[in-house]
Amino acid sequence: MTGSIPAGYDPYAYEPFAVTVDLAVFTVRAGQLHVLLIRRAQEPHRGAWALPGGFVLPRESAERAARRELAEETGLPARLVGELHLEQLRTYSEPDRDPRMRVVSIAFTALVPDLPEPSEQGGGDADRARWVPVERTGELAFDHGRILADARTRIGAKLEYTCLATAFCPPEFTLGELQAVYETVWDTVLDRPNFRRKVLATPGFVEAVPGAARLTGGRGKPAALYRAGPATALHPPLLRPEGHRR
Amino acid sequence: MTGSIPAGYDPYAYEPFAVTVDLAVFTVRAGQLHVLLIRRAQEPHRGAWALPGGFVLPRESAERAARRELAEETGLPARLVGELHLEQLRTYSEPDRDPRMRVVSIAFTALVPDLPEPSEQGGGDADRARWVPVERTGELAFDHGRILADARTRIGAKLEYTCLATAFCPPEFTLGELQAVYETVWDTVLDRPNFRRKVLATPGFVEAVPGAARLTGGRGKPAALYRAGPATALHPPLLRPEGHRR
DNA sequence: CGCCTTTATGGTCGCACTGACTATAAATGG
DNA sequence: CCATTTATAGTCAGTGCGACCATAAAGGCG
Repeated sequence: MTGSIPAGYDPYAYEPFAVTVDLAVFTVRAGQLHVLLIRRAQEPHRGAWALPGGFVLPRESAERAARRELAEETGLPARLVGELHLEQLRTYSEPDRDPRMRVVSIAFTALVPDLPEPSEQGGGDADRARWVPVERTGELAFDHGRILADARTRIGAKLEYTCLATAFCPPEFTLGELQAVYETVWDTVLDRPNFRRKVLATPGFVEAVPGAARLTGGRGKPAALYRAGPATALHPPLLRPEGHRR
Repeated sequence: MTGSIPAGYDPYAYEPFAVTVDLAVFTVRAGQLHVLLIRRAQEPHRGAWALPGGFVLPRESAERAARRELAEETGLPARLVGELHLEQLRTYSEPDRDPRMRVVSIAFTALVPDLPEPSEQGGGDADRARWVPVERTGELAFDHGRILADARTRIGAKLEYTCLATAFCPPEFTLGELQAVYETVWDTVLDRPNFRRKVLATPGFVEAVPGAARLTGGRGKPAALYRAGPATALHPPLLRPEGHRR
């Protein structure tokens, strides 16, 4: 609530809470879902891989803190960080999730296209951010393994009933690339003609770029290019097939 | 992330954060969606209506705090509070949402059946909790109006693809009562035979109580009784009609 | 140059689900 | 007994989708 204060409540009387943000930033690269990780330079969990994030400052909202930390800790371009669609995942508040003190962490999820210049262009510090295939992140620091698992579940579900898949694609993309996003995140194989029919039948999902086409790595017929449309929701949803995994 | 601590970080050096929980608890009563509110006894917003909630204690998770505050502040039976399905909505962290200090609030949503003895059986304090139709909550304290709006949006969406609607019903209910839940939350009218067909065709959504029936207020054919089944998700979803509102 | 491979794109067919609607059963109140 | 009310059963057409098949347009290679 922010409800009734216990009689005689004094903000400084209790053990203070720290509030942090953690970010699960995904991209699709080479047919695999990757997540942005950093290597911890300090204790605790020094040397372990962790999600980027950090403390919320006294006059900052959680979302502002998330963008600031993302810019500071990773090599992502400032423009991208500023325009990124951040979605709150959930807040992790178990009392002992951080050994130092009571830390409540607000987790966010974001999707970015595969960057032409990877994050290696980085922030300049020795331990810079790395894209890691989600299947090959070993143990992560704190409860970040759980956060990452929750984030994967969430984005898989969101692809079903939103247009977010285009966030994984560059500004102009082919339907084959868009389909690869779905297939990678869901780890399935989709029928190409059916996928095409469904996407084009949803008004505002994608818009054709007139006359544009891109050669598909040299082989095959060039594919038409599309841009993300104004729609955000998918009606009816694009349901993930249940049976056959890739 | 719970990431790298700024050099020389001292938990007590910053203005401390307080962490609270707020609860949007809904029920369906007399064909209207109601939310559980309390009247604030202290400043700020003294006398204003607010969502129940309160401070998270130093060794408590947010969910435990939510259950404790709900039991303390409202007249809900202890058993119900203990078994309630609490879902995290999102966390509100704007710096000035509470005039006293920096308060970050984790909001939860819960659904309960219409209680035979309303909340008036209450906690014993003068200002006890009240069920208020969601259309008639005026201005609420803090940013609770926004939280309530977000919670309504969420439960409307969740009815589409989960079996949560049964949480609004008593242990045994008729399909007419279940349909009324959907119609109330969505503010629509549904076709009864079609609703029935859809619900019964979803395995594990509801289970018939053998031989049981309830007279429907005297008039009409008695309706068969059902219990909530083991399923939690709805495949395929029960989509809300777009056009005709009630 | 002709043929094969590869990828994009266009179309068909049948099934399952849904919305709109009609019909019957079982209770109550006059 | 009949009208009314509510639950339950069934029908029928349209639609979306999965599983296919067919054609178009590029490059590689003999």
